[in-house]
Amino acid sequence: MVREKNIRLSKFEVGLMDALWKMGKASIRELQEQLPEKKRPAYTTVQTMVNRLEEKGAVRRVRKIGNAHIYEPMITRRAAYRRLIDDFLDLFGGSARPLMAHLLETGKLTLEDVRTLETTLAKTQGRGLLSHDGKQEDR
Amino acid sequence: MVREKNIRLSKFEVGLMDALWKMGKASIRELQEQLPEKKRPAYTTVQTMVNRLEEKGAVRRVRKIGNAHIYEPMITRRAAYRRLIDDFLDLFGGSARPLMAHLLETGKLTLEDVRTLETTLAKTQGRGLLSHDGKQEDR
DNA sequence: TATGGTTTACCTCAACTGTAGTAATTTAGG
DNA sequence: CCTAAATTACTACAGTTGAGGTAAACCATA
Repeated sequence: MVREKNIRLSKFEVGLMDALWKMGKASIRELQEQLPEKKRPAYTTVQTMVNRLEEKGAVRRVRKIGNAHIYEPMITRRAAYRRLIDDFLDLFGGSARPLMAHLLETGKLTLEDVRTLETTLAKTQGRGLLSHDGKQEDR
Repeated sequence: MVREKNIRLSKFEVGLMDALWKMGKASIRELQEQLPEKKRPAYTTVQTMVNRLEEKGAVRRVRKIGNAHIYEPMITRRAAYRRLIDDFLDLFGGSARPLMAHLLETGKLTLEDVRTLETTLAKTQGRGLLSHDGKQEDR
């Protein structure tokens, strides 16, 4: 079995991966230019980060255009986010309930939101436990 | 105005603070013994961490018993968790919705949970926008 | 083919986190 | 008052993360 990679990404790394997931594949230059102009790091910083992502197995070089390497994601957004969420939930004892409570308490989530969610969920619930990438969810 | 402290806690620091919030006040020894036997760090490790929490202003020494300092929290659990959550939500563009979606997709949260939440929420919603610690929520 | 602009490869650096050792200090008891 | 046990104060160290500099390599084109 092709054991699913379980890689921990830092905040900045998530930003990079988000860009790459959107683009499918990209060079360092393209990635850098994709980052929000606001706090866009130097070219070499992006390079360093991408190298580290490569070491971690989160991305890989697929080919070369001119003298530039082209990278593509090796992990799905879903897998990465799952890891992120799991780590975060650990802070709340592993359960999502306390987190929800906090989101509601602090107004990050409204009754509105929950109602919508509930409706949407009710529709797909039943025999919809296959995830987007076709893998059986473990729940 | 007594500007609310906004301190970023690491995972381990959250563990320590959780213990301290539960106990109200405690010595290093008590704190250390409160941590899950499983991966309980050395006494001096706890000491170092508590010192750093003190530097950050998350705890303070209130008095001494014998030759041991007694510490108490300087920030509320709510404030700390809010910061934690805000930082985390940044990964999802600052909104809780995508996070919720992921929680549902991965089965971390069930329709059951959402229904319960919705009911509970419906009751308190209306004119209940004051948080537990008496501060007006910002929403 | 020579050269100028890209890109890569490699290196450094500082802050933060987790971990813990060691030496000095303090205190409680005999 | 002296000592053994606890606690503090200080230091060290490695791994991660974010940041970016520099020099060598490479490529396209004049």
